[in-house]
Amino acid sequence: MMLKLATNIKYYRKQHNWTQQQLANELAISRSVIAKWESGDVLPDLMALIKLSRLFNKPVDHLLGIDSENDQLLNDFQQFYQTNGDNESTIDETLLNTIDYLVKNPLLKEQIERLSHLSIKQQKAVQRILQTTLNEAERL
Amino acid sequence: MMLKLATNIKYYRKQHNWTQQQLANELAISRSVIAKWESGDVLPDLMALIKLSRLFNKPVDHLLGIDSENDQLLNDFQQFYQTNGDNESTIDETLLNTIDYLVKNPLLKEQIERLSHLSIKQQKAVQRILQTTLNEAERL
DNA sequence: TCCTTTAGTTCTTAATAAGAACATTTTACT
DNA sequence: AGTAAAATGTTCTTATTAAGAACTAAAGGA
Repeated sequence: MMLKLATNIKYYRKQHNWTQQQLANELAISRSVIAKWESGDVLPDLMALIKLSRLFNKPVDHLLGIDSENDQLLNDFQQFYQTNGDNESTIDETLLNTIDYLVKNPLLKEQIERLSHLSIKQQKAVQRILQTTLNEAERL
Repeated sequence: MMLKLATNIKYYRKQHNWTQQQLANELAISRSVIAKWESGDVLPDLMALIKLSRLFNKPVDHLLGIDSENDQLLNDFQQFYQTNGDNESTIDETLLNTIDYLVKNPLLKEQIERLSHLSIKQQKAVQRILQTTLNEAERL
């Protein structure tokens, strides 16, 4: 199961312009715990999660990334790109997830931005590297 | 923090006409764990909670009882009883919680039903007993 | 570049949930 | 009502996993 919790905690913490320490203070726990939540090493317990939900004013389901708030957005996208649910479409849930991922990983977003400005040849070269790197990583 | 999780798990399990064993099978865990969740002794871990959410088709927030789905209902109630949010009103969140509690505790609901059919004197007697019993219990 | 702040990691300890076995209660049937 | 079977509740032990402290690494600013 792919949880977005770690990313989300970090994302919303930053939205509030809080350091890990500040968030830790809000929750009355130690800072290193926050770090581990955000790294995905450790899952917060239920009570902590509920506190986060209140602090960030987001439903627990949303923090976990298991809500279907996306559905409306997905429709809009399909409207916009006029790919009305036919099989050829690349506008699917996967895209939404990817977008979400980018939104919450500004560095990567910036990298792709830069990538898009390279020459086609350069883009392909980068993509080849990425490909082999990913293959490698996934074998572990 | 008052969690309704225990009650909710039991409630929705019964709605599905499942025994603890059946639910345990669905989740691939041991039955005694379910019993402890429902007794409120133990909180399920996050992953189990998410599975429950999917199994029952209820948002996690709802299982936890921290959602504000009540708000609409509360409005309707106030309309119905024409107590438009003024301070005198007894139609408040507390009532909704109580109703919810009754809905999920059929035995108690039935008891109150029966109580309401007693004579006024008898009702008062029962309430006195309840009162002292509660006082006693709360002192522990 | 150096210093300060912030974030990540490791190791140990403490908390807590899971499971098995046993006890109690409820249900169904006669 | 009486009994057997099923369902649920409880206790105790074991295993899991998160919390915290201390240390390390990285980032940001003068």
